[in-house]
Amino acid sequence: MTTATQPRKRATTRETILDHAYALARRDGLEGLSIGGLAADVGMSKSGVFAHFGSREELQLAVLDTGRNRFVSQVLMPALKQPRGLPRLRAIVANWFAWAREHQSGCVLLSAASEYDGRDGALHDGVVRQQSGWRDELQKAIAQAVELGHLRSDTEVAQLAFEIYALMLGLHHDAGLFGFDEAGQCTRAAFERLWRSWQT
Amino acid sequence: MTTATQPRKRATTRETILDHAYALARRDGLEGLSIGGLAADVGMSKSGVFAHFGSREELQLAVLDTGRNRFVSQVLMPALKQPRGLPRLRAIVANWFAWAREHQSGCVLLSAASEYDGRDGALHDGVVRQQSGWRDELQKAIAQAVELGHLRSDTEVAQLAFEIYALMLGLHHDAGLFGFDEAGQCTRAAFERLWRSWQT
DNA sequence: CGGAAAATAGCACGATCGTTCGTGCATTTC
DNA sequence: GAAATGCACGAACGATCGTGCTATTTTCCG
Repeated sequence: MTTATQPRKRATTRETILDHAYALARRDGLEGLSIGGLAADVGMSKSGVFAHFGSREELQLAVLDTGRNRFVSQVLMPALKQPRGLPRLRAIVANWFAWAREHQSGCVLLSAASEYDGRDGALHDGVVRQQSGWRDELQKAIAQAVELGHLRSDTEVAQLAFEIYALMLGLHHDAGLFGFDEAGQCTRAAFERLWRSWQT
Repeated sequence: MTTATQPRKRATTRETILDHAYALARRDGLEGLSIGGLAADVGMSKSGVFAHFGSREELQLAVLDTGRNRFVSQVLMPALKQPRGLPRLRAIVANWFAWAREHQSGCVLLSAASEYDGRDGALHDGVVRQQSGWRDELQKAIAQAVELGHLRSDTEVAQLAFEIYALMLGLHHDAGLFGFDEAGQCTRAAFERLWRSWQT
């Protein structure tokens, strides 16, 4: 009340909405997200929520972007504090593990990838852009490890990025269906084997 | 023709419906499947389609089973004609490759796994049963290859099954987003490396 | 060919979907 | 203090959702 609720109100409310929307989308996917359900979850009216985005698609895009930001700030950014090369690469994988543990009940980015890979539209484009952007970051970290001599000089960057990504897909998949502990063990063992075969 | 030709119409119509439902579910997932849309696609009335299943959930379960049957008959069964051990295991992977090529626009079994891994209900149970059943088959083929000396005797069966599955997840993922050719190359290279490190 | 049985269509229901519109209440600006 | 702006609400829209009921049509068997 005393504190000035300037145009700040809009931004904070929008973030509150996106918080709830992200949580709902983790369970039901971006396609399962409904404005009515979201409004009830937030404690607002349908039209109040709707006004913040203008359309359902814009809401979905905003939730996708929320997921991207959270992933980047939890997985990529902390790893950038590690020295280039293998340490940073292993930090990325370790942070990604933590992400998977917290998202075993559903990851918006992954479900979005499987929801929109077969259609076209703004959401498809957003997913592809997000996924290829992350793959680029992964390849960049791998390339640095190769240049610094941490990985074999004949390492195929895109190939290793694919295999890392595949293992994390396996982790997400098995963790969601069979439990995280068993899946984590398998994934960890696979990574050890992977590092060993590419390390110098 | 023999004796059980009483309600022949029912079975054939049901299969026609499931054909269309399977195609629709490949694009929109089992959650995106609607009875009205399915009826329009088949060319029947909503109630006519509905009567064949009794509920939407039963329809979704039937579609899931359709997917399972097609996967088994296209991937597993042809491979059983190959001799036990590594030949059969490689045949499974090869058939799985073909499956992924034909399903790059969306695989019902995989999308169902990500749609229902975070909730509970009959569909969740069905997905888990289907996935663990397939994993068992995979492990059986691996175990035979170990027993026959085609794979190293210290091979951890569950571990190798996980890695194979993870690579196929990577293939599906990348094929859907970035195209099958590039994804197929990466996956093939990863498999060669995988065989080499476990082979005797 | 006729009659029983099965399969499909037609219609209606309550609920929910995304979206639009007008309005009231704060807060800011003049 | 008056005017303007920002934000959320409530009501209502046409559409579609899944699911019942009741006819009507089609299929099958004697």
